Amino acid sequence: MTGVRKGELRPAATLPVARVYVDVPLAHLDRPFDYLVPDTLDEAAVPGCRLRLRFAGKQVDGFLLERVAASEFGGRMEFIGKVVSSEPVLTPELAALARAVADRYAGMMIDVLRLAIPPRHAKVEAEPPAEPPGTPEQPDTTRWARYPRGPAFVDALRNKRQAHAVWQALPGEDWPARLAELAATAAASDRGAVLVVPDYRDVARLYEACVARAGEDDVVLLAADVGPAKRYRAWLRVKRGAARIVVGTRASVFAPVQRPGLFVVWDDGDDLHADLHAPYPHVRDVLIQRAHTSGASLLVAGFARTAEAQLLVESGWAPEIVAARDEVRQASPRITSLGETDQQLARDPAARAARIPSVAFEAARDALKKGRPVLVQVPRGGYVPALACQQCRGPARCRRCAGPLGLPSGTEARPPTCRWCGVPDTAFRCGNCGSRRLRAIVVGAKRTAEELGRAFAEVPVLGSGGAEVLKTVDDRPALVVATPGAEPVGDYGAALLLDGWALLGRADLRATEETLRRWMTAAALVRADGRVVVLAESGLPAVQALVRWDPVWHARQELAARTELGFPPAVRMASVDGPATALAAFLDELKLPASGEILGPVPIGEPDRDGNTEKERALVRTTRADGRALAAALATAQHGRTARKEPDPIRVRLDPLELI
DNA sequence: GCAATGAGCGTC
DNA sequence: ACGCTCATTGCT
Repeated sequence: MTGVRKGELRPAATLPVARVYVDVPLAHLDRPFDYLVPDTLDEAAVPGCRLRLRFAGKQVDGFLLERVAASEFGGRMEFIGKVVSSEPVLTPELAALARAVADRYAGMMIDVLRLAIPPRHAKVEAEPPAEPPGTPEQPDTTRWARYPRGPAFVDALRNKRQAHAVWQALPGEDWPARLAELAATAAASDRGAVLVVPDYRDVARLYEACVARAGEDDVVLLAADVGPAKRYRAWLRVKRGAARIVVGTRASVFAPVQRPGLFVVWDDGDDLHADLHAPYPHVRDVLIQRAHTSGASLLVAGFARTAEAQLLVESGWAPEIVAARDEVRQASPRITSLGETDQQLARDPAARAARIPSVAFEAARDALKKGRPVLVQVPRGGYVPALACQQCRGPARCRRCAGPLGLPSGTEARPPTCRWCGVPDTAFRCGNCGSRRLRAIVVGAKRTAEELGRAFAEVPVLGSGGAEVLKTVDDRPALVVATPGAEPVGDYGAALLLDGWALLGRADLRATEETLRRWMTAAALVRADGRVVVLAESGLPAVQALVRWDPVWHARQELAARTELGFPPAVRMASVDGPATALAAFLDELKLPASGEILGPVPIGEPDRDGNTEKERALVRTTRADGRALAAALATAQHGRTARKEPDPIRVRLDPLELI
């Protein structure tokens, strides 16, 4: 006699059928299955709870979606094995959201749930639940008056009306304070708020600002790197309604706040907002979805503006919150550019030994003299070498599909080749200026930073980047050398942006947008009476946008360019990669909507031991209107593959950030 | 011609 | 890691 015999089990008296999502990694099984609830588990088997059950003979994990009276299933149903815990972790809102996100990205709901629901911690779950928080007072939101449409957004939040907006913060803006004011406003109306920022440093700053306005009891910090017990405790606190405000990194987009009133993504251009796990959802997209289904307000914010945010504005979905030009001029430091061609060769006598342009040298010297730190932004290593036009320095593009041209790796010299469609271009002609000459991008800024350090030998040099990131820097003379994203918060007298060439030359569709974003993030830390010097050609759009501090102008241009070239977000694009033969079969099977178009495939990755590059990648694009159909077609093709037990995995990513 | 055994497959 | 189907094997 072993275990429980089926004959001894009786279905529960009411709602005996459980609709269940099982945790199996097979695309064609991404749907609910019906099980019977034994009467012994009638009480425990609540909608949203975690389960163990037998599926195709195997013991697997699952989630109980809902209890229903009868099943459509014709065959014999299994009984649920056991209820792991009656904590209803899969809330109805989360179930609907996970399904929508999976469909949007041609992925599986169970994969989204893995991102959205942290692993269980039994001890934490057994702890007595925290008291529901008192209602905080309305915070002071008068600082939003610097932006013409700011007070209207605050007002909508206070009165529980839905509002969408795209906000560009002024240089020097205390953005954590502003966002905390919005979160506290939502909380004061007894609504939940989820604020998502790129990295842990930002989380810490924003958390502090929120606690200052809403109190410690009403705010939780959700991030993957806080440890499993702490993480699950914080998550449960939110789900149980014991805290209204969530501050976190990308996994917190799914935070199950009750009565959601506000969703915010800060610096939506940062690639940390794209999840690295299947189905690779992007924070901005998930929050748009949540705002749409929950009726909550959404704020897409940053110093710079992405083409995606610009599309939200231009499509009329979100009004913009931007300051008037006068206000921008007042808040902005003096920003000058210095390109290779217009670099002044006259050197300051004190810097003669070093090869630092005198404007940059003077800006640094003046700031240090006033007792302020100076920020020096240098590039990170490891950028993919790409090709640019010799004349106008714009990225070299394929004539056929407008993909980036690169030099194929290999021994013999081969012509520049498109990284997307694989077509070689033997007679390059720049689409922008008509030049026939190409240049390879080189990096030379690190040396400049070193020279700067020698030129100001009496001043301490602090480094921030890689493994050692400084949070803040004191208000005293210092050279702070930082890589993009690792700039310590400080009251800088000057910033020198030395990474222009490395950033602008990347073989990436988002290279210029990304460059401007990083420059603005650094320049925003400089005092309004300070100076910023960027070492890049003044003719480049990104440089002009920085000098004038006009992220909207740049985003408008960027979106127009992408529309013309057929890039996201103007179109919906998917990358599909896998072993060559499997990929070919997948593409063959794919039933694309009318606007569908396949680019490639092209080989990707390094050759293996035997020297063959088996892996290939294709890009598939459709109009935005056909986006859902594209995702559905990709999902259907995946279903076919897993149903046939085809061994080679095909990876599908929708709107991938890196289109190499 | 038919039972006994085993491999493969779907998956409630 | 179950229980079903279907093919193969071996014996009458």
